[in-house]
Amino acid sequence: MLDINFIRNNPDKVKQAIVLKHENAASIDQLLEVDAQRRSLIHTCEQLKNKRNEKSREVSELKKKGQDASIIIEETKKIGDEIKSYEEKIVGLESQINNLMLRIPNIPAADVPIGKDENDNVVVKSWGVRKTFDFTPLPHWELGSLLNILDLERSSKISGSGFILLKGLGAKLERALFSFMLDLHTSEHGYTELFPPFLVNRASMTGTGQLPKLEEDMYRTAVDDLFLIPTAEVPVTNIHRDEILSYKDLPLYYTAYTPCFRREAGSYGKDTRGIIRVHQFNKVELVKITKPETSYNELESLLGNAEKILQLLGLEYRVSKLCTGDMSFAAAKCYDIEIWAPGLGKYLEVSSCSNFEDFQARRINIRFRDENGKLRFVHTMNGSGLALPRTVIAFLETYQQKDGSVVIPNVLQSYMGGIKVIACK
RNA sequence: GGAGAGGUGGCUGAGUGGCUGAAAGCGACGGUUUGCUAAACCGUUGUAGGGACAAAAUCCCUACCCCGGGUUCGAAUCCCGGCCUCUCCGCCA
Repeated sequence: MLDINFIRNNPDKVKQAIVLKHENAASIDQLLEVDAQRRSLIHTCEQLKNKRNEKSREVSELKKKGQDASIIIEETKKIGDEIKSYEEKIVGLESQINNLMLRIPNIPAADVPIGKDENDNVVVKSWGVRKTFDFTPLPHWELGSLLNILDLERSSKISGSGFILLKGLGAKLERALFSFMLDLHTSEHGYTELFPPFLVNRASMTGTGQLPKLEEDMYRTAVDDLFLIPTAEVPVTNIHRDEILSYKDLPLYYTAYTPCFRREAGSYGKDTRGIIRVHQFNKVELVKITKPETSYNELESLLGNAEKILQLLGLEYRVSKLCTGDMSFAAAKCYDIEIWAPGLGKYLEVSSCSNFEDFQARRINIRFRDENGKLRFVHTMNGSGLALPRTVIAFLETYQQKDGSVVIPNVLQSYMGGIKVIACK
């Protein structure tokens, strides 16, 4: 959510930003109009309330003296009715304003490239050397069945397409990878490990921005109106909802492993083979809550923390700065990390590291008291560190050998119980 | 699931219809005193919205005692609904 005051004072800037993000700028004029109406009604209504309070005080005085107050009481009754009708109107306007505000996207940071879609993203870094094979590398789904570690036929029997059944060393590899990630982030990068709920309420989903826009993409439990989390970002960022932190508490670094649930509505037919796009996947998430002054430095180091995983695993990747048109609704600036999958012959996104500035903090109401005792909104940011299935894809495809077996690099061997190779059965 | 108790400011805790935005204490901040620390004493100590002002400082108003309704001239206080916490019982990994 943006600051309504900022919108009032800079309507053109906001409209421009909205256009860059492919949203509808007409809502701004509507918003400003409703906002003006609201303010004028509030003004009148509060004057009436003031009058009522005065009259009530008079009643109290008269009654203390034992005098009759019935005339004033009659008058005040009428004022009360008037107030009620104003209040109803105001409530209506406020819900309109709120609805509009929740649908206005964040404004891109100044150094974000202007562009239409993913083709206008700017690659800012490439890491690793493209591995060459003296055979044709297989895609992960073929390796998966060859090694008997991935069974997509049975998982679709159990749940449907878009679900994964890992078996044996495949399951162990999954566990090894997220354990490795968590250990690195906690012991080397200073994050506090969390294990949050996987079902969250509507307020939490609204706070981080999944609602109201993306409800179709979420799994929801009808009876209790709870949502399966699409990312750990939701429970973790909401930890401090409606709280006032001290500047001494900041920055906060949190990391959490959780499964993530996404309906992927509207992406049918895309990436259907293998485990590139699935409804349930594991992810280690990085979340930071910082002071505004440091947030862009913190974003860079968060990105570095995610990259470190790939560097240690020896997987080739590149980093792009997303252009205005490709950035998510809530982001002010965003980097994508894409990992090279030799079997697929393409890059796969494994992490989006975004700074939301105070956009989420405003929705979610996380403030801090700064060195001067002033209340200000914090900045929030997050990124995957990393998403598992695609890491597994690149891992299997990169470390495959001619016979289909997969070599486990040194860093991961202890997590795999000393196993050095996932061999064919 | 059944039966009770309760949710008040940063915290503890008083307040059952009328200057109560809210006693008292603690904490925090500022000051006096002091060689330093401590102690003592004095003072300050919420947030949001709206308005006045060119703007800031400032001032005025309104709202907020878990949330939402209701009763009333007037609600922290009474009534109804919801959420949450605690205790006991039952069930259960």
